[in-house]
Amino acid sequence: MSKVKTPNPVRGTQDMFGETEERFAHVVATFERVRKLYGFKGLQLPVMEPTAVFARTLGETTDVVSKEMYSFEDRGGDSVTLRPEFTAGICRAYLTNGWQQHAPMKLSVHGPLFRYERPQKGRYRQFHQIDAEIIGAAEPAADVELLVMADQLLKELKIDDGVSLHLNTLGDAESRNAWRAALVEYFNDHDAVLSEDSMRRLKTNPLRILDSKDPDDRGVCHAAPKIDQFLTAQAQDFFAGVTSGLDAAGVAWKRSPALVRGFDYYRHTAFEFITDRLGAQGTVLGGGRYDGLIEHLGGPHTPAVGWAAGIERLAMLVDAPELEPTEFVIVPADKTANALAIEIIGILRRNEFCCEIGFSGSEKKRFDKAMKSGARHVLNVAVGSTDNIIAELKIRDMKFREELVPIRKRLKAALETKYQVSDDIDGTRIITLKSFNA
RNA sequence: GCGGUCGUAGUUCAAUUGGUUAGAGCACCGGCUUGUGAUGCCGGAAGUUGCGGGUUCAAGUCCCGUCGGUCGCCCCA
Repeated sequence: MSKVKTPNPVRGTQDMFGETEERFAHVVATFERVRKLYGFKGLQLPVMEPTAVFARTLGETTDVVSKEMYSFEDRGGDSVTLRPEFTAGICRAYLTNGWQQHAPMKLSVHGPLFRYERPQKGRYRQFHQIDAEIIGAAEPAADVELLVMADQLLKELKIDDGVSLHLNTLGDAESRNAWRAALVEYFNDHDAVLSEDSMRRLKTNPLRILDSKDPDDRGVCHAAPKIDQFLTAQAQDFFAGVTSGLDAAGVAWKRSPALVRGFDYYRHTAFEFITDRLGAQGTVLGGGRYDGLIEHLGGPHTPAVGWAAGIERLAMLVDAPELEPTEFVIVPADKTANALAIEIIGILRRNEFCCEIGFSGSEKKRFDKAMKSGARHVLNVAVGSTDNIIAELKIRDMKFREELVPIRKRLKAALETKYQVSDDIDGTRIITLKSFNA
């Protein structure tokens, strides 16, 4: 057989194992718990959507659509895209399933997403997000509920230290357009000091100049027109509804007038939870209101708001979760005890014991391995020497001596379904089993 | 897409101004000691120094390219 070279993994993908996987699973489990507390329904969605789902919502010509999506023609000739985000697919599902009848809907999803970007730590081509959306609610109370849930989630993950909620409003369409026009005029007057990047943004996406990292740009932005001057009365009321709701819920926030969204279907609320612990990639959770999006997909005007957060980034920030350790490793004394060991471990597992048994090796090897494995106790099974003793179970407590007596009581109760068990559980480490019929 | 930086056993790291046969801990495999056990000792296996060129008597070390990691920029749904 010829020696073949093992293929490398696809760039920007990762295999998660051990602590990495445990952190990831902990974030997902915490999200699932918290979203249920808020009455958000779970969703399972396809990883693939028709390319049009994303092209329509984002704009055919944007960088995002033209350069960063995994799009391909399937064997039937249809253009298909691996989802780069959740929102568009959720809206598509909302429309194609007729979920208007359930509005307002509180939905949550999590899973893999795909973007063709340059990988970095915490930034992958296949990455994962948790996501929560409320579709069909035009009231600021919906924004508040999502933000309060996000705040609670970060607190339950214990990563709220160093994280702050940056909040802004983009106003309604009227406010936003007036502000945008004023910004373009202002930046045109100051184009001499603008960076090259921002000169380009001025034509493509002027709002984004506001969060430029260039020091010269920042100076100009400082004196740029603020959205507040352009907010209509209704937009002001809406934002006041959001902030007063957050205050009532006890969620800390700070106004961040430079926080913007690039696409024109965004309305009113925009927010990011930002940590000071991850350098330039500090956004840990972000979202906003996108009242205009569903119309882009051919649906009726439908107000909606939501957020998403990268699981990998959250997982980097959480403390390593404490694992449920294996309670027992079962070690048969010799070959004659193998069958008995298999029977006993079956009984224990059906009684909620978390236990393992090695597949091979001498008793010595198995025992040493068990001791090193971190298992709390080792259960040594041997066939007894006298006729009516079937086994001796020997418990070796490691650093968890105080668990010894309660665990032995549970052990006795489990084994009594099949065996007569000696009562002397305090004096000796040995539990003696007798067959009922002996 | 652009710029900086790094790349050595499975893993974490060594290897003097370029200089003998690239080493060690952990992990793995085998054996000995201990004999109701958390240890100790001996041995073994494990590498095309990411890959490809170049300079040189001589390259893990210097140069170029490439791939990958990482940091920043761009983009950010």
